[in-house]
Amino acid sequence: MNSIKDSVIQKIIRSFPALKELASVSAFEVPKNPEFGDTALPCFRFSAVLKKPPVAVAEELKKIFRDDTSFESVENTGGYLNFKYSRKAFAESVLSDINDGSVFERLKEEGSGKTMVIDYSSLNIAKEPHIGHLRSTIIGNSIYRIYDFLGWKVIRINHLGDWGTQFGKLIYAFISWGDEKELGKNPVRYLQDLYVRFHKEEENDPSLSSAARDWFVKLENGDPEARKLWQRFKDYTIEGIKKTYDRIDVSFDFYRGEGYYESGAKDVIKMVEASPVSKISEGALVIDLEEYGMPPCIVRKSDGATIYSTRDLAAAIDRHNEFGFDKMIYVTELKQQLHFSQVFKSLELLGYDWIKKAEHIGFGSILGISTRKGNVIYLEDIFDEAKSRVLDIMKDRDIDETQKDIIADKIGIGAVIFQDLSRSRVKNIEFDWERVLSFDGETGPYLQYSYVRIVNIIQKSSAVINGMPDFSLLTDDVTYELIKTMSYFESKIRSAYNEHEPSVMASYLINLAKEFNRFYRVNRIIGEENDVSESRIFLLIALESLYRRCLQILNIPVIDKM
RNA sequence: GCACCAUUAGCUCAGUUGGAUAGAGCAACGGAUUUCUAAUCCGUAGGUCAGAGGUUCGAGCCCUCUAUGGUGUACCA
Repeated sequence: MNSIKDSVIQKIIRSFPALKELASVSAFEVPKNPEFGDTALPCFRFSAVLKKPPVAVAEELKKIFRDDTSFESVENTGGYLNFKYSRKAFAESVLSDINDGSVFERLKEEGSGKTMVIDYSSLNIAKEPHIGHLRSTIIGNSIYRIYDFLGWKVIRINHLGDWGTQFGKLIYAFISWGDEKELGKNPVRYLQDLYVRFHKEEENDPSLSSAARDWFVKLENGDPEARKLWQRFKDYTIEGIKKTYDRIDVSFDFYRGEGYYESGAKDVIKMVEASPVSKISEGALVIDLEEYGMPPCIVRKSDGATIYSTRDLAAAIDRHNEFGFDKMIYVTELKQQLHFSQVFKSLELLGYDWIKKAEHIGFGSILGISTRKGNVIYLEDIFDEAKSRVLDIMKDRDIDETQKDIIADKIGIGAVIFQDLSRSRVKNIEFDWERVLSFDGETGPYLQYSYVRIVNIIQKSSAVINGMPDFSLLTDDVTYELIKTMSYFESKIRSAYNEHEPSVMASYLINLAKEFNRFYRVNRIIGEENDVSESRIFLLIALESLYRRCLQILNIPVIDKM
């Protein structure tokens, strides 16, 4: 899709070799006002090199394209060189590029041979997933899909929170107040209630804190009772969260809890002890980071136990040994930024240069919920509520009940996921039922609905495509705008990749859907003359394949009926 | 105290490496449908881009300061 711009750049450099450094495909802009043209080359930066005012530069460059058939017109407007494509040539170039798969193949080559390790979702044992966990899961999974799309080999790791003082708390709570029968009913929710109760009781009785710490030390030292309970809690939880992951079509290559790195953590302690960058401070083994403006990275607590930083150090080393990655990504809340800076800097000081390939991708928090205080909104409950509202809308639809139920679930999920992914990663979100459950305007269901329209037309049409259609029939304004939007796909996925920002794809897909809906309103497909019908179907086939991939990248369920 | 993040229409948000007249959705009001699925489309209205300086041909975007909100700040994760 860049071939037209490429040839423009080639021609400019041929005539003005001095612009070799400045002129590139990325120098093009999308004009603010479509009347200016389809793509624009601002000449302001060129003026210094050529020692002429921008307007004069643009005038010179304009001459190069006097006889170029790729363009309908090339104009100089106040220093901008505005190009209007020949619509027919443009439609042909963009649509065949998609329909013969070459755009996807091209993108697939970019990450070929490279490996990326991504750590996301990372749920906690004995905590039922709530709306806050959705962000890491969905953002992480979307980043995985973007890398995968660009041909990377991706290792997905779910770094379960299955270790730490919180398990001391849980073990203490279960031994003190636990009931086997209740545990059997809904294990995860029951364990979570115990956890909430612990924090309430702890407020009145501070001695509980040290009791919990003791249990964690026991757990680390291999105490059989502690280990047995821990393993049970863990098994119950994984079983439970896998159901949720299946529901939203998320999966992992490895479930590796912090407990997995337990022996590695002990090796890390030995290694750090022997290293000149470590010291004992207030009874704890730490790596001093004062020089870098950070608090020390604690490797061994004063009570002898490991801490999350120990386990993260061990995990990073382990992952590098096992996978030899070209890139490693952690998707967690923004508030863990300092923690990861400490871990990364510590590994650097310990001589692991590869840690420079690691990056923390932070995201904003969901405000107004807290597990400790107990005012949680569970993910499953949100999906269920969304589904029931969808079913209400669908009640008069002529669709088989079983199928309707499945579709409603997917629409509800699409709504919840999209409202989360559509915002910039770093922004905090105030949880709001009304917004999550709205299905009008820029929402997941809108995207799915538009997709259903596309698929239905293709299915119902009897047009048969033999070779290439007549592209001159795809040159009206609305069609042209749609094709132009389709042509942005390549640069959008690159920018989503560079910024690790799924919301770029979310807003792109909204635009694509809007342009399609406009097209749909004005241009009929079925019942038109054969050659018109065929050319429009050719367009829709390209659109469908592009659109479906965008939905998949965003983790929004693909459906063909609603 | 220090550090990081945010601040754009009544509400929720886009705004790509600085570029032409700052854009959507929701809510409000008006209009389009005997449909290739109206969960749609078209229109009206809504702005001191938190504030003040600075950098330059040009700043919502970069720099400095201030204000407001959020988060973090050694043995929680």
